[in-house]
Amino acid sequence: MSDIQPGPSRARSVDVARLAGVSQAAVSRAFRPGGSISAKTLQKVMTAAAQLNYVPNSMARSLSTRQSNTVALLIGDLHNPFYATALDSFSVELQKLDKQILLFNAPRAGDLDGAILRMLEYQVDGIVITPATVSSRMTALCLDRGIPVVMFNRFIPGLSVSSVSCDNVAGGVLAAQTLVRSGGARFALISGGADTTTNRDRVNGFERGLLAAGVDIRQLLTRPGDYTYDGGYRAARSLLSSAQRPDALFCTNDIMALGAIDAARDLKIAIPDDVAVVGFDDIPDAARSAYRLTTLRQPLNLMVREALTLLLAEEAVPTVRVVKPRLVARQTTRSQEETIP
Amino acid sequence: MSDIQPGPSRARSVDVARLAGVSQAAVSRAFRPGGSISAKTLQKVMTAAAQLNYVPNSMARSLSTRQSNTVALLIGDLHNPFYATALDSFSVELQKLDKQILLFNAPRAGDLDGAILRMLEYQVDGIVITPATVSSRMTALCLDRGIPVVMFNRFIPGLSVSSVSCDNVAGGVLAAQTLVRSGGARFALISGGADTTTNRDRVNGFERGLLAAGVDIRQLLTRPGDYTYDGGYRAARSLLSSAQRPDALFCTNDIMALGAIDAARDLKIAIPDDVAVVGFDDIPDAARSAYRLTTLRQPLNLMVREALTLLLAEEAVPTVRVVKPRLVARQTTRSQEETIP
DNA sequence: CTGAAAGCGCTTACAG
DNA sequence: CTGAAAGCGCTTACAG
Repeated sequence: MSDIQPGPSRARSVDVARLAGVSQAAVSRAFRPGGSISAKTLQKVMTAAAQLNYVPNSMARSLSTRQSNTVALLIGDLHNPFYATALDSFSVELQKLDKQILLFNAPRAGDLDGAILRMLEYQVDGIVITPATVSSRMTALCLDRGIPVVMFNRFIPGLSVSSVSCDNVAGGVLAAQTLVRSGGARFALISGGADTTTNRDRVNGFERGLLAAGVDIRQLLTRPGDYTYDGGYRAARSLLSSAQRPDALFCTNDIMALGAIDAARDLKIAIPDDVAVVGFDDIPDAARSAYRLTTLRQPLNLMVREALTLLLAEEAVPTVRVVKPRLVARQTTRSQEETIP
Repeated sequence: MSDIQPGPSRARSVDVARLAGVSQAAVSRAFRPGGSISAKTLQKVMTAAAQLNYVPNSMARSLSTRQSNTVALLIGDLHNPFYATALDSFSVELQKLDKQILLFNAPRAGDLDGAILRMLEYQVDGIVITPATVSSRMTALCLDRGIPVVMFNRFIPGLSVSSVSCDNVAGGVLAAQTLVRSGGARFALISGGADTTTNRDRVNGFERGLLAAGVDIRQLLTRPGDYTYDGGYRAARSLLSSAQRPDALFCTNDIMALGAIDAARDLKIAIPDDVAVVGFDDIPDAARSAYRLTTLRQPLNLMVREALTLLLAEEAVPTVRVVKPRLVARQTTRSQEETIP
């Protein structure tokens, strides 16, 4: 290695010790909160440290303590405001806890296991996985090493990892009830990631809700929307151009619902009069006057806090936490009263 | 430290060496690409490693090599899709380069220096700073240690750090020209972060452009919009409700422009007929049919790649890179032809 | 409270 | 190609 690389003035604790006239251990103690050290020594150390621009090396500390004080965050599609907001919330909360964040972007295709391996190399204290499916081999690896893993907004049946998610079935039922009350007669559905539990549960709930209202769900039109704006737009465009145009549409997340509303806008189809729309998540955009989307709110901040509580709990027993979604009625559905006359 | 903590099976290279019947150094070589090792030994090591679920400890590696292979990302408001998209782009590119990402969220108030200090503790190989102003003392600290810093979408005059930004003055001029051509007569401006160079330059350019078109800029109405949706909404609401309602509005970023458009929508003011709007950034939302915003596109991916090139350049000479914004004309302004008749 | 010393788990000249 | 050994920069019993 070239000697120029590490940079000119990178003082180590020994350098500080020498300058301060104390032992290296004293310097170490000075920088550990609660280290037993006299005020006078502390003073000497701090002066010397300031003079040398000393910053403790946390790699060395981690090696000694076997704790990296780092949490890995595996996030998905940041183009979806739900996850961008979640990331914001996670990073704010973790910073409060003085944890460093190692960020991993779930690759579009495949190799999640590689990311998990790198997390293990970096000796993270915990792992939050947001939108992705992880092999049971990898979670076993983590658990084996005593590294807690929590899935956020996903639940993987049969995997013994903690998870925090919303009662997606209940949300689906609520969506159905809301569209029925809004006066819907011909129902349609735009679905998201086919292999996700969130999507499956929301769809199941929706069908269950329709059934309970006496709707013949064999008539239910379904299009995949890929959990993206463009997917939602295209799916809605197709649905709304068809001969048997639906008048009630459930999108299994908000970003697809925004696409659907814009498709209706482009087709000059009135919302909610010609077609009512319900989404899921309550992302910030849903409230804007361009959309005013009726949706099922996921209590994001609560979910983030729950996730971190599970993650950093002393005894990491895999726990499944489910929170309730809440209906936020806006202008893309008619309220019951409006429907009656 | 309780012995339970570090987790049951966390094998070290010595363990692998013992099982494989080779030296610890051989294990190390097996896991370094290009390590001089025979195929046979490699084979033995890998078998033993797999058996023990061995994962190298990168803390120890970093301590030895004095390289963490980690880049710190200091990001700002993830509620602004511009930064969410930028983060996505950075994380994808850095992952390609096999760099780990240490994520820091710029606190709403103040203490950025603390974040920088923590980055230094973690021995990061480089720092990307997105939306924030950093003290020159801190950048000096970084430079001193030979840690390259690059400012993204910010330029701090007088600070000897690299930066990548858009020609914001030129963008402001273009915004003015576009609004003039669209038939504007009474101009207004919604400004962003008061202490940011991006805002200042865009405003300067805008005024310069108006001046060049013979507009009396003493008449220019200005409102602060804080670079947020809500700020833009409120500012526009105030401007559009006033007696001397402007008919041409420049918002110094897109997210404020979306707020402005929604304010006009709520006030039943037609765009672009009653008021034309130009934004800055070209975030994904700008193209949606709910908005169809005319804006100045920042070439985000190019900027991200430039930033990483500067960051990881062998010899880190502070370099200022400026890219050109490009006008994307959509429906919130009238084209020149439409204006003539 | 303080210092000398062992140890965290790797990498890498050095000698063979 | 391979192993023994020093070293990366801390933390933390241990003894005083």
